[in-house]
Amino acid sequence: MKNNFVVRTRFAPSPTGYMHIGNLRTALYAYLYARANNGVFVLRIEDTDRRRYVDGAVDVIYKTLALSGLKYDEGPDIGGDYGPYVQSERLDVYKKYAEMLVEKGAAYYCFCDKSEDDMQDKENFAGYDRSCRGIDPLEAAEKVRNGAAFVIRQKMPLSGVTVYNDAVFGEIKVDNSELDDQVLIKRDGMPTYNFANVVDDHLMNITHVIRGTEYIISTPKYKLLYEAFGWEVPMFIHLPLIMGQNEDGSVSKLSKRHGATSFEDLMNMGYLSEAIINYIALLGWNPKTNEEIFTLKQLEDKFSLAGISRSPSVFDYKKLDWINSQYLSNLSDEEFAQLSYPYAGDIKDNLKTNWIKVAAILKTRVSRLDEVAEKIAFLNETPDYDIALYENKKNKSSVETSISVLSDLSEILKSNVKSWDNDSLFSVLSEYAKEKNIKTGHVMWPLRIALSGLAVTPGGATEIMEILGEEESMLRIETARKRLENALSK
RNA sequence: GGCCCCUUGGUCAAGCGGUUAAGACACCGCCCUCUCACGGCGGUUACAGGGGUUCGAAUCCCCUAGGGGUCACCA
Repeated sequence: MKNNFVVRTRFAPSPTGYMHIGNLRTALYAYLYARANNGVFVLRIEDTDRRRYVDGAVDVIYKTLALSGLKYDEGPDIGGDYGPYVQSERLDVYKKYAEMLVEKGAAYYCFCDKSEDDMQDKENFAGYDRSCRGIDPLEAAEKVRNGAAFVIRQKMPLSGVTVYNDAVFGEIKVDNSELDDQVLIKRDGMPTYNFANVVDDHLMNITHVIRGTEYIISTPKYKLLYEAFGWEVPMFIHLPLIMGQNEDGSVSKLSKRHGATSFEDLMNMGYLSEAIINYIALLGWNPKTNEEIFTLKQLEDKFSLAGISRSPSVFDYKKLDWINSQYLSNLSDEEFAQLSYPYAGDIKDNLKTNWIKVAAILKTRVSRLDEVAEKIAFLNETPDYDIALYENKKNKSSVETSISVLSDLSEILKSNVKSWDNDSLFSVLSEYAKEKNIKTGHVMWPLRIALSGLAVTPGGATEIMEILGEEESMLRIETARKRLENALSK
């Protein structure tokens, strides 16, 4: 650190009630950039749209950031030197600065009764007609004093070009004639995002503005605002959008129709917050190595602007599944047991007490926790199944051979098993196979079918037996044998 | 429609004038195996198109096409 310059980034969400994954990624990058540069990460709530206010929405923001590990250094709930950090508590600030702009001649009062309804025809709407721009400032001030309803608009230059340098997209140039005299203060006295954002970023000393590309084209307006105030312009860093793939193969901005799009939804599906963070970190940024699994701490060390890509990226649930499964299988059995238990659904007592064993066989076999209930249903209750399942070429298994194996096993399991656990059961059964001079699979196949009624199960026959316990296992084997014999005698 | 941005396999992406054009997910095959999964090995698949510049272009320039974003008293 050569000087006093400190990187300060912020995350400035609107309390909408849920955290879109694109927003979370913006937060992540802002957080990572601050951490990577020993900077400060600020949380600011942008709640200037009264109509959109949702009760409890701010808590969703706190909760999401807490769960995902994005600790902010300053924010509404923890304070800081630049508060308040909620825009609705800063109304007097915006008013003061807007008036300052009017005095400087960079903004003006507008009394037009325009409403957003006039915007119905987007293709032909040329923007506000600037009819109030020419009103004499003294006259306008008089009207305001007399209580006329007004709005404050930014006075855009009518010609020329505004240029700024984006850290990821490079030089962005826009003709000033394209710029609308945007509203700064609304009729209800609230500032617009466009205005509050600039004022707050300056007042809160934000050095790097990180946000989605939807703002890339309006940034010249913000730059003009900074210049009108005579403020230093921060570094702008725009992030490519996260897209979703449509059924016809086209893509569009990630939304509900593509599946779960909020952090909360993803968590409910059984994705780990670490996995979600890991995945979205890689969506639009790459670490320049072939590694893909990173903890938040590792990301903090590795993150740099150079790795941010310019093209939008498609959210791939399959890839998220894979990353999640990596995290899941790296968990200890105990940790996995604890996390997966809430997803088990209604299960019998023996499964509850044996949950750690169930967890052990499940760990490498689920990519999302919400797959758990379905995967273990057979342990709770034997499903209906077709006896054709006993037919298996590779293991030379048929209904006939299955009957004989199962009959033998009933006897052997009763007498030869000292302790009912996977290892003992497996050794007893493989000895039996050896004596009979048959392949292990020839024994295990029908056994597993009898126990589970499924062609595919998590865990092998003996693992299932250990979980089921002796009584239940013997019952299932017996039931299956009888069923096979009945079927054969018909 | 105006303006702005983007374009390497189905997806994420490396590459920044000379490479057999990485790697990952997905998919397929083989191995391992008490079924499946994990793991291991291997395989199919890409520089949007057209012009330049250059000894040489995925890399630089231009055009076309496609995609996306934005044009609010929403953020």
